[in-house]
Amino acid sequence: MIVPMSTFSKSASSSSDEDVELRRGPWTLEEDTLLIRYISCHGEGRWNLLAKRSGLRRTGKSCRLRWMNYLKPDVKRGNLTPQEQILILELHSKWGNRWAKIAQHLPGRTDNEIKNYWRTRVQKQARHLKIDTNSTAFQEVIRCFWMPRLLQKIQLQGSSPSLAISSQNSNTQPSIHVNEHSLLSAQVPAQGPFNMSETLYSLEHQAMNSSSENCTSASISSESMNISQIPQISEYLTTPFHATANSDHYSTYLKGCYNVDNIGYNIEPFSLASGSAPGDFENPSNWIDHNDLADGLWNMDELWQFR
DNA sequence: AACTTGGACAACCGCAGTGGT
DNA sequence: GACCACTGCGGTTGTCCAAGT
Repeated sequence: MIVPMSTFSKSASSSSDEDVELRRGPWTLEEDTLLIRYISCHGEGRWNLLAKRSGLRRTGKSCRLRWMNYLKPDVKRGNLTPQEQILILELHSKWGNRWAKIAQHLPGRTDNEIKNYWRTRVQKQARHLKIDTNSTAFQEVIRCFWMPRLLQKIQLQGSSPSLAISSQNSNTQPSIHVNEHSLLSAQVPAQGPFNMSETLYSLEHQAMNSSSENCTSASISSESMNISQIPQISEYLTTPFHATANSDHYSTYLKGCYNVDNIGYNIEPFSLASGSAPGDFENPSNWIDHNDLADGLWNMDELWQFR
């Protein structure tokens, strides 16, 4: 076994009797065992006390973090599923960097894991596209391309049980549950942030405000996107935009293609939850560099672990 | 083979909120 | 109300490892 490099530091509250060297850095198997054993006897909580009594030369905070993010039995390991990714994207659009709150809706996933996912996958993609993750443009990239792609991925999972995003009870917090029959039954409450119809509406809205240069035909021809298989989106993106399209048109399509329950969606004029500058949308020059978008999306399967 | 680079994940740090005294 | 200890959260840094050169 490789012994991880750890450093030591003086206890923060270094009274004379507690003047012990505190360990830092990666946890060893022995430390994990000690922590698990202590918690199995005494339960969680009172982390500073735990740190003192367990024999671990760690801070209470460190013990808590190790337990919460790694040792706790219900912590799920492995890659995030497309369903979970969708939920993260959706909830982030609603709540921003409220990782702990988002994690509450992904059983077994920790705020740290979700935060890391966002930083390594999402922000990387944004950097690649040279746009800010908080910008309207990036939110639309997510809404217009990645969400549908993830939905498609779920669809391709075939016989595996599908995800339903639904309101668990009367409050407005969505949660995941397995639905054997519907591929994606989106019964999000009215203010639910992921709104396919809104997404398409906003695309239309953006197009109307945009120059004749449409939403990157290059990206549509991308094999990884495979959007040409989605007739109306494809049509939307490869032909001049027209102002007469209506939301019903797309929700009908969505019903057929993704089995989305339109009733659950709140069809209303596009508005972004996050505080992005409206000017971004109204000024085509602020919109994404289409070549960058195409380049960026070309490798999105890899970047987003679609494979 | 040696070295560099970048991705993924674990862990730490600072701060804010909360409850007890 | 002031102080203190504790807890939880979000941002940041550190570590490991695989891929590339």
